[in-house]
Amino acid sequence: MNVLLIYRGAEPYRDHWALPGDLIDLKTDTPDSAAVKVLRNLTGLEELYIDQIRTFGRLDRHPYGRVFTVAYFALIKTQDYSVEASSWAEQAEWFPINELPDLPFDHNEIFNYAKELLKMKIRKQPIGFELLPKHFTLTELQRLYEAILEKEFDVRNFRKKILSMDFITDTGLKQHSVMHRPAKLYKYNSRKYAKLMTGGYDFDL
Amino acid sequence: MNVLLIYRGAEPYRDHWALPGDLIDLKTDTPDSAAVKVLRNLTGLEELYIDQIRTFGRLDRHPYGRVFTVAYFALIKTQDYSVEASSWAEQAEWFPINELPDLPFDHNEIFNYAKELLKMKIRKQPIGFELLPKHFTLTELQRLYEAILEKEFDVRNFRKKILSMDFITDTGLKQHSVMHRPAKLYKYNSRKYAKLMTGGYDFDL
DNA sequence: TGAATTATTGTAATTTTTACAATATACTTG
DNA sequence: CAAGTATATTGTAAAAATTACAATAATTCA
Repeated sequence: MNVLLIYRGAEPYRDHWALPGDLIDLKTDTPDSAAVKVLRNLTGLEELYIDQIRTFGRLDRHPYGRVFTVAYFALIKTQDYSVEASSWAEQAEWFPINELPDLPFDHNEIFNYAKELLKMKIRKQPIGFELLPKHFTLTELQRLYEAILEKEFDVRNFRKKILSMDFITDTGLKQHSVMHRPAKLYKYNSRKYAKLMTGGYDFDL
Repeated sequence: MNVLLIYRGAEPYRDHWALPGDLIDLKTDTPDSAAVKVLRNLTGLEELYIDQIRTFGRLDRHPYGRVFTVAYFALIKTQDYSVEASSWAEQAEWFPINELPDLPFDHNEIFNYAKELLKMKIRKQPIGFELLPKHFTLTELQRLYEAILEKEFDVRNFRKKILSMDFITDTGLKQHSVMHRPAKLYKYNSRKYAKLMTGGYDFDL
């Protein structure tokens, strides 16, 4: 699990790693569309899971004046991304979530809030699949949940629970070229999930 | 359960009932403090539960120009409030939650989002007590949860569950002057709740 | 062929949730 | 003061969900 940071090429906090962001173009952009643009500039990706966190607006959060930040988080499959620098960043880089540098502005606060929100959301909605390839093993899925929720699950109980929810399906495929018993590959079935939700279902782990 | 609306005295949407709000004074206010001020102007109340919902920023949401709204909700005990009009509202009034008029701008969307968020939060945190007097009966508590969650609970099971959570305590007092068996009065014990939370407890109903 | 490595599977005990109705207490009225 | 009215309070059995726990299976590699 990695976090995308940019190396700031301009003041304030020049030469510091920070959360990516940009100003909203008031003529053409909503907070949502501005957030999507930031991600597209950095990763080239367009179709991704993105969600508003909340707005941060302390008086002194930016040394040059009054700046409000409408924060977002996005989930990006590890396999997909290729990072590019943009105009306001000398470089962008993925950092392992446990090795983040200290961040400028109130970005530490924003990041911690985002982490809590993600924990909460992943218990309520099957957004975890956004982080996995189309076909994945149950072990990969379990590692993902363990990483986000910072908690370990029993192998048998995790599988029982996930499979009983009945919105991932066996593709009939297997891993190969692994030097151990190959795992079955599953895929997420959003149609089945939609059907469950209309019945007032509560995703939970 | 009521919702506080203001009757707009100025354009746009003059003479319409709308969610209360005001511009943020960039020199002195954060979104949080501005929200508290709006509530204080309308109700005189200061100490209340208030929480950011999210920011709404569609391009065309305000007919006169580009306006972002950082939305909040607050919970106010029915017994406490006395409504006063403010400078930008001819009057303010409490509306039963099921009898709201159609709201201008994107206020219907904001309100619906707030309702969903409240449902979610009340399952995770004991914020329901913000809406009850200091001493309350278990029936009052149950009615509150039923109203917010739009769902009925079995009397015995509700009591079992709430009492097993162990952060409301019997005051030893009873109702009186009611023409039926008087109910015991309970109070919320935030110290016990805090102790539970540090153990990673998950409030749920 | 065997060693290494991860994948897969079942069951019993415990806990939680659910469904369901009779009795208790205070006040009011006749 | 007895009967009536209205809501408060309480227990239990069945069902469902969660938890704890370890042996066997399938592939690659040497």
